[in-house]
Amino acid sequence: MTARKLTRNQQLVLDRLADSSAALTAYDLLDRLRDEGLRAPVQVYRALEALGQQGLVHRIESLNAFVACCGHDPHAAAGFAICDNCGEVTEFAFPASEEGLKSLAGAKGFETRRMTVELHGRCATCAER
Amino acid sequence: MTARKLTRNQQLVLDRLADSSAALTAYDLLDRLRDEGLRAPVQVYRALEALGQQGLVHRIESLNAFVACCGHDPHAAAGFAICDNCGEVTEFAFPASEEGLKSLAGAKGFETRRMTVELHGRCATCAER
DNA sequence: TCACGAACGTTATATCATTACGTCCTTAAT
DNA sequence: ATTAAGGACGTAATGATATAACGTTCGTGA
Ligand SMILES: [Zn+2]
Ligand SMILES: [Zn+2]
Ligand SMILES: [Zn+2]
Ligand SMILES: [Zn+2]
Repeated sequence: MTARKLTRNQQLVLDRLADSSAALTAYDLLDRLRDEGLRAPVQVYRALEALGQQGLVHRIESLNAFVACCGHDPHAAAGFAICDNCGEVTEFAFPASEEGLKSLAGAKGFETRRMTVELHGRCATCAER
Repeated sequence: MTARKLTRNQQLVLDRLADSSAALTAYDLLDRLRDEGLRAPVQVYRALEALGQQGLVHRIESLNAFVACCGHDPHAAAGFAICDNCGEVTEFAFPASEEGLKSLAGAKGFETRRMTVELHGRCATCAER
């Protein structure tokens, strides 16, 4: 189930995301794929949907944009550190905090199915000055 | 700085949010405020902007919607448990996990300025069946 | 009274995302 | 080989979320 063959459009979208250290919006992707023949937003959104299902891309909710997955445990949540200066997005795992958050919510009866964790700030390079 | 007097539009928006256990979009709010004379999205967005500055409302990134703040420590991050069945949103603090996340990112040189933490799942009521 | 800044209202526009519909292609049963 | 079914596709239209631009009104204090 994990290793489905990608369609042409899915591969094109994934490649562009993998090439970028910043998150790209669907329309950013569309612009970069005009030369490949893509014409309409829905083509990009369909590819993103399929790639998301397979865990190959993530949506960054606070940016309405997307990144390629760096390859994490599919059963664990993904966190993102987002530099508001240069745009760089870094994916990370946070097993201890993930458990902490689930427990905290669980104590009030909440059953967590997925979580969004996005840190905004300055990356190592941009923080130096 | 914390206790500014609210304008009429700001108070109207805040009241509607405070009345709702679910997050409301700007357009939800606009619909509910037509009778009060509001006509355009920008009026709602301006009020939301000002209320956000004052820490009285929060944006739920994964819903493109807004909730009233339940009154938390302004220096701490706010987390949200969102029931995908009934829409109820509950704000919570998570000091231990907050520190954990900051440290984790900080270890790689990332300087965290704000964070988005949103749990999706089932509230206590909806989880029972 | 006047100058200033904050908030306002109106309109238009930008940005992000989905629905609807018909076509083409692969695959597998006949 | 024929054909039915499903999946992916392309095109067009639309829906949903958010901001820009502009001039006016209002409150406040010099
Ligand atoms: Zn990942
Ligand atoms: Zn940076
Ligand atoms: Zn709060
Ligand atoms: Zn519920």
